[in-house]
Amino acid sequence: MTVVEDRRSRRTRGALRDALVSLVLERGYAAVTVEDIVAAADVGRATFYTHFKDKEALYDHVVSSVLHDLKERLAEVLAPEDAGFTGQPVAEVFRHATEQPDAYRMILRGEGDGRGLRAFEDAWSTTAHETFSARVKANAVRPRVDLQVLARAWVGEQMAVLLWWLDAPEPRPATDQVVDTLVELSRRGRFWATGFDPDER
Amino acid sequence: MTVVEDRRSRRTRGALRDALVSLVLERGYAAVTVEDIVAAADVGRATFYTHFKDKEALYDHVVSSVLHDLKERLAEVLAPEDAGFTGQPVAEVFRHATEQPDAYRMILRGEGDGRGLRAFEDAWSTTAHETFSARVKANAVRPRVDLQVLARAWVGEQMAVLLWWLDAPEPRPATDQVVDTLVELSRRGRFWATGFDPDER
DNA sequence: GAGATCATAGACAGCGTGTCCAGAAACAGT
DNA sequence: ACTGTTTCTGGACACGCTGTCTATGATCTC
Repeated sequence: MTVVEDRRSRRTRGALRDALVSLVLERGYAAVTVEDIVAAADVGRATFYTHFKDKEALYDHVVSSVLHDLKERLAEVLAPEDAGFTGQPVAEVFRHATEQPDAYRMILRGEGDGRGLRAFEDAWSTTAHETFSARVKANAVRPRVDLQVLARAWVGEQMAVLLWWLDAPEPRPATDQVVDTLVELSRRGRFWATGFDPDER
Repeated sequence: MTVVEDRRSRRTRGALRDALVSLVLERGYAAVTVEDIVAAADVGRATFYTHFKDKEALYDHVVSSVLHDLKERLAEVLAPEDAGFTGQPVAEVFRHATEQPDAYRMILRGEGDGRGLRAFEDAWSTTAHETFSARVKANAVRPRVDLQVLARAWVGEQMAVLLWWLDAPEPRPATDQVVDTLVELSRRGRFWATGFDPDER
């Protein structure tokens, strides 16, 4: 366990991280070589290999950093109230994404053959499933929908909208507004609109 | 325009197609080389290059075949009734996916740096957006939710569940059942359950 | 300042790529 | 069954990128 990382290491790792993300967004993961990365990061090629085994390892490092960060954030928000449904966790994800939009974009686009995407999806839908189960238990209800499907659907929806939002031209719609929409969708269904009830027909 | 393709071409292209898909599912797109593909397809390496520029071209070919196929299918289903909401288009996608589950898996997992995934998502959400717009107009309602967000959310949800379903161990839950769940989710919202109304709290 | 740690250039073998060729094989139409 | 056309094939080629190693210089920490 390194207590505090050497400044040089911090600098190079950070530079490599940033270089990877921006190059991937520019050309696509497969088209980016280690030589490109070290050139963009202004780092010797040999140095790259003292930090990461290969391009894939660097990519995985980025993904797990993001995921680790996010989990810490969510832990704070999720702890207090457990059974009620607020949009808070979703809002937190959106907020986190605005802080490092490029890394999120890279992941959500499926760069790296979707490995980051899947890691994200799995982590998130596990959390979602647990939350749903807890809520069902706490409220003593019998869900009409398989919770697995529910969790997957919920997460898929979030991620799709999040990516759409991140890719939208600035100024983006306000975070709260998009999150409200998502929550509203979940509560009342997709066709909630004035004077339109899908059961009419 | 080739009227009828030479049998040899058909055979090799088919073999390459299948080889790519199964190898990608096995090892991941990046780890598959052209040499692997031709070995699995039992085809000379030189032959590969007379058909496709590179691995990427083969991948794109697979994706666009699937997408082309799907569009034809959907055209039949979408034409008759336009304003009502049946789960028919969704069901058709699921049916189509069962006919070539591996290709779908490859695409939906984000293999190929998510290019297939994005192509799929764009095509599908464009269709969804058009359908929603038409329905809103036909029913003269004022939607409470931005239709762009709606379309993205809807499609993201479908794709996530579809992948989950394809990756589920056999025997998979019946298509109709999963589709019904999705439709029900859309109609009434995510928390539709006996005795559980999210507005209670 | 001293000792530890990190960065770097350059050299190396290895692998996969994409292109070319010339001969063999399989094809479609008559 | 014959013929002209198209496709398949292995082998050879240069090239670019990879991952490893070493020796030297630079930069950190305390």
